Formats: sequence, C-alpha cells, structure tokens
Amino acid sequence: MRIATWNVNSVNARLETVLGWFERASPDVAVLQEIKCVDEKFPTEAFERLGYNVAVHGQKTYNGVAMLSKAPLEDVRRGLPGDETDEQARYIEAVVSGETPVRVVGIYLPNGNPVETEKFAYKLAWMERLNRRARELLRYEEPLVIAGDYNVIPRPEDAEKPDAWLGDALFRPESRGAYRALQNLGLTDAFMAVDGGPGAYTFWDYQAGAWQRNNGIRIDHALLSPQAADRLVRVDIDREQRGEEKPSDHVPVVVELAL
DNA sequence: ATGGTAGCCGAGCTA
Repeated sequence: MRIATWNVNSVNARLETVLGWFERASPDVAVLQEIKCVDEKFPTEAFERLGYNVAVHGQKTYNGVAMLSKAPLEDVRRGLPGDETDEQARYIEAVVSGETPVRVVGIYLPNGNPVETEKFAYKLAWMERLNRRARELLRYEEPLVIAGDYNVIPRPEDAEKPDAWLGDALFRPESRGAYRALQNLGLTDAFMAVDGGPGAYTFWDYQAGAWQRNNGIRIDHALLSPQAADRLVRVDIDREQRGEEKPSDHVPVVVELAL
C-alpha cells in the first residue's frame, strides 16, 4: 500500500497538475493540504473518476485538507480534538478498510510565523493537541500513519541553508522539540527510517529563485506507529514535480507499506 | 536588509 502526502497550494488552481500526478503515481491513499476551498468547491467528481473515495475538511481561502482512497474510508473525523474554538481546517482522520485496516491522519500543521505573535503559540498548542491525539490512537496498537505538512525542519541537514532558518517558527527549538516529542511516543519518521540523508527536501519557496538554487527544506513528513513502521518498505520524495509547469511549492512524499 | 512569488479575491493576508 502506497500512502502519499502533498501540500498542493490550492487544489483548484492546480487541478490538471494534481490529477496528472495521481494518474501516474496512482497512490492507494493520499492526504492533501492547503486545498484552499470549502467542501462544495472540492473537485470530488474528478477524483472519483480516477477511482478514489473522497473525504474533505475544507475552509474558505486558507488551509483545508482532504483524504483520497481507493478502498472505502471508515470512521472519518474532521478537525483536531482538544479545542472547540479552533475553526481552522487542518486535520482529517479515517480508517482505510482492507485485510489489514490502516488508520491514516492528514495534517496541515500551523506555520507559526512570526514567532513573536500568537501564531507561534497557536502552533505549539496545536502540536500539543496532536501529541495528545497521537497518544490516544497509539493505544489501538494498529497500523497508523500521520502524514502531512508539519511545518517543522527536524535537523540542520534538512535545510540547504540552515542558518537562514534560525529563529524561524519552522526551525525553532520549541517546534523541533515538539516534533521530537511525537517520535518519543513511539512514532517513526518514515524518511529517517529508510534514508535519513541530508538534502532530501520537500519544499522550495516560490521566491528568490529557491528552486533554481536548490534552497529547500524537508517539512513534509510521515510518522508511523510501530505496527506500520514494521511494514515500511520505502519513501519516495517526488522532487521532479517541483520543476513542472505551475508547480506547488511542495512536492509529493509517498510512503510504501507492505500491506 | 530588502525583496523576491503565488493564491484567494478583489485589499490585504498567509505562506
């Protein structure tokens, strides 16, 4: 089973590009971030034509996440528990049915900049809520994949110019510590388990020729429960996608599990 | 240090 995560930066502005990738890569499951539309504007039929079941947690203009799966989705949950006042659409969870069911969570973790504002506090609070939810889900002792745009650069090796990110919410010790705390629960960073080398970037800014200079960062991750990590086969970062016409600033990351 | 780009939506925010 191949599970993809991709921050598409508006699913409708990039629909042909996104559909083209799905036709070629044909992941069994995918989580999308920054769809930037409400549920009614999500191109559900286009994905259904490719054989996917669709679950959306949309929002006008900003954020928005979705899950696509060839197998039926059960127990779909929208929104990260722990704060009823939080109206940002950044979390979707479902069980992918099959011989071995897999619980998949798609997240769009808050960026958190500028750090001197309430945005950074929101990011850290969100990560604490995610930690709490992960603890609950790990109790099932089943295959679990939490994939998405984490907006965290885990190590200096995950940035072409780490010095440029000092002080940034994506690289602050608090953010990296919270990401490490998730791993300390028993979750495995899929990329670190199969590769872990430097320079495996998933995001290049649109500005200042970041792609041309390979000024990238690794911020799109998949964390696996022990039952999923035991079945991990490979991780593919589809770097070529960044060089396509009208690309997202993120590229797809695909995790393959022997299931 | 600044400005550089993209999307949404039609000015300014978010990233």
